[in-house]
Amino acid sequence: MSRLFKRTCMCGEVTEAYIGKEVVINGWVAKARDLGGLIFCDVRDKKGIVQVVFNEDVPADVLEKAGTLRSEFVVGVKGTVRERESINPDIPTGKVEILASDLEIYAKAGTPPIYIKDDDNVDDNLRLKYRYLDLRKKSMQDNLTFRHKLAKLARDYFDENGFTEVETPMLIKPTPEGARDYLVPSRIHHGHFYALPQSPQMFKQLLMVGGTDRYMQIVKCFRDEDLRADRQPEFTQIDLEMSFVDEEDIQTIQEGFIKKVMKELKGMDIETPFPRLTWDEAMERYGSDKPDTRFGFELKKLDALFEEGGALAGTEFKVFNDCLAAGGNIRGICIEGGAAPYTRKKIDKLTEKIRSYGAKGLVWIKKDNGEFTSSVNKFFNAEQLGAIAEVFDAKDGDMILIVSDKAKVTYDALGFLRRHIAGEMGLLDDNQFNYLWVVDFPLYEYSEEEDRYVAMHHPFTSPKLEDLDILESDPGKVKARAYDIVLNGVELGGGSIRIHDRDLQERMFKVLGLGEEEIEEKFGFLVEAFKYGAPPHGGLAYGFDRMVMLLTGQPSIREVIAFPKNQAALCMVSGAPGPAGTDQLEELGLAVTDVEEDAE
RNA sequence: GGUCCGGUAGUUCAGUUGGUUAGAAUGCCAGCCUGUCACGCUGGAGGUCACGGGUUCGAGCCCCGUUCGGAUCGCCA
Repeated sequence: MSRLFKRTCMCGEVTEAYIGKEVVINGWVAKARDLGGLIFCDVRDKKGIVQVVFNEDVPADVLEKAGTLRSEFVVGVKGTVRERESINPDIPTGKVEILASDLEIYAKAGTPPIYIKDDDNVDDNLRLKYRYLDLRKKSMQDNLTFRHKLAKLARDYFDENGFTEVETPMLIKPTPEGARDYLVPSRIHHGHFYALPQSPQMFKQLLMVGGTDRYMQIVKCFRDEDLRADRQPEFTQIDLEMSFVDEEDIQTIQEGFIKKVMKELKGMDIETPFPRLTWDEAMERYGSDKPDTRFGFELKKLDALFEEGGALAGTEFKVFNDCLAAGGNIRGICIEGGAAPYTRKKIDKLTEKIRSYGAKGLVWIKKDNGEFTSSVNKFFNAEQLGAIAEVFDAKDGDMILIVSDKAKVTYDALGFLRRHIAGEMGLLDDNQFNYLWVVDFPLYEYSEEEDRYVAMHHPFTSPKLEDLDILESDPGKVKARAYDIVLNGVELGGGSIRIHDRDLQERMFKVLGLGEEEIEEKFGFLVEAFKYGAPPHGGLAYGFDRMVMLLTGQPSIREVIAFPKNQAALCMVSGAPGPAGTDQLEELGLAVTDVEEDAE
């Protein structure tokens, strides 16, 4: 058994202030350099790296032991801090070193299967499998620390504003609509299941009925859907709900929170209130309900130009004419300075990419020296192309991209293109933080699959009061008292003012095509609670992991979660999910068919 | 469920038109080395080219299938 050297300071924090003092550090060997009788050893802990030196001033047995040091050995070092003979400007501790007087090797280490360096480039699954090694990197520790600080700041801020953190149950009733539930079988009630919460939605509303007034919770949520770079099956929300408030109250509280986050964690002063964009405007200008406003390339609608009476009505280009006749739209974006970088080949690639959004083609027009080249030269003369260019106020060197299709396809395809091209052209500045609210979402969304209207947000979202009289007659036009907070093209959070009126809630259910039995079965306890006096209330939930990801500038949510799942929803460290034993299954009253051989 | 990209040394990658014994860097091991910090020098070990089949005189390379991974669409109230 090794001796334990009691630590006096962290490796990354040994600065000039310690010169002449005796210190003890504990950590991992990042790198040992044996120059022959003179040994340098970089020791790492979560705060960083410090250099330890072993030379002829060090006791012989210590020097000998130092010669056996290899990467990732766990050590304790006792020694005196002194100025270096040659400084290393690349690390914060670069002006000092520790002259060792004693060394203890707590544990030896095999050759690590991955590089433990911040600027590495290792296969993601290897990193996940050996996450405990990956986490030794300072960048990962910094991410976890930032995450912790954000959580603490959230608790402090909402505490100061009268919120109470309340835990809601993890084992709840399977929810009917929305994402797939993770199910948990009940041992005591065979054939019945708990679900892990997709969000504490109904419980936080019950807390409002229960007089909690202002609730917050940093809470794990679960959704059994396919994964993405910014989507994990278990993720964390900052969940909030408030009584006796309207949209403005909620948004103001959130703006105060974000302002504080930016100030304290990023050292940035940001303007509040944030811009409010209606959903209609966001779609019309950016082709997205989570617009990135760090750059231009705004969408323009060209329908008027090609419609009856427009300057380009009745041209030879059938694609546009047919599209309009079928009730579609013609929309485009102007890429400033896009003419040169976007060659035919590159445009073909863009065309290929937007096919996944249903777009059948992409019309391009480039302007150079006042002349136009385009993919539709055959159909339009220079004057006609000029008329299109005028809509975009296109200048020399610009490129216009046009998609004609159903509205949704033009929005999706162009919304993708503007962001994709901005990325390729290097216009996305990680240090610019454009927050905004998207408001007035549609209340309903027509599901062709189910042949009925479904709630875009959830069925407790209140309609805008001015739309109440068309709730049944024209549900597609009804707007919701719902809002999303968006940062740089990512939905940071979303919420709404809820329905607290029983009659309105019943009308809502009816439009959704829910029968009384179904309502009782699915939401009975919430509906009943509302019988006994529900306050006006509303709330919001942030995607906590996403927030950390964006604020730390990480490309994936996995970088800010200690032990994330891979794309196949496997835990690469533990191998979860695994099969259950037959005894376990029997006890639960379950029989499994169709067993996957080995999920790993 | 669909589409696209990928799997070569512990790791990151290269591998030409299909041609003899599959390379580099880094890491690892050994020796030398007293101011390095990506230490340096010398030497060494290290490969089922994801798996299965096919075409061919000959396959890391071409074809088919499988599998694994990533991105993405659907999905994510």
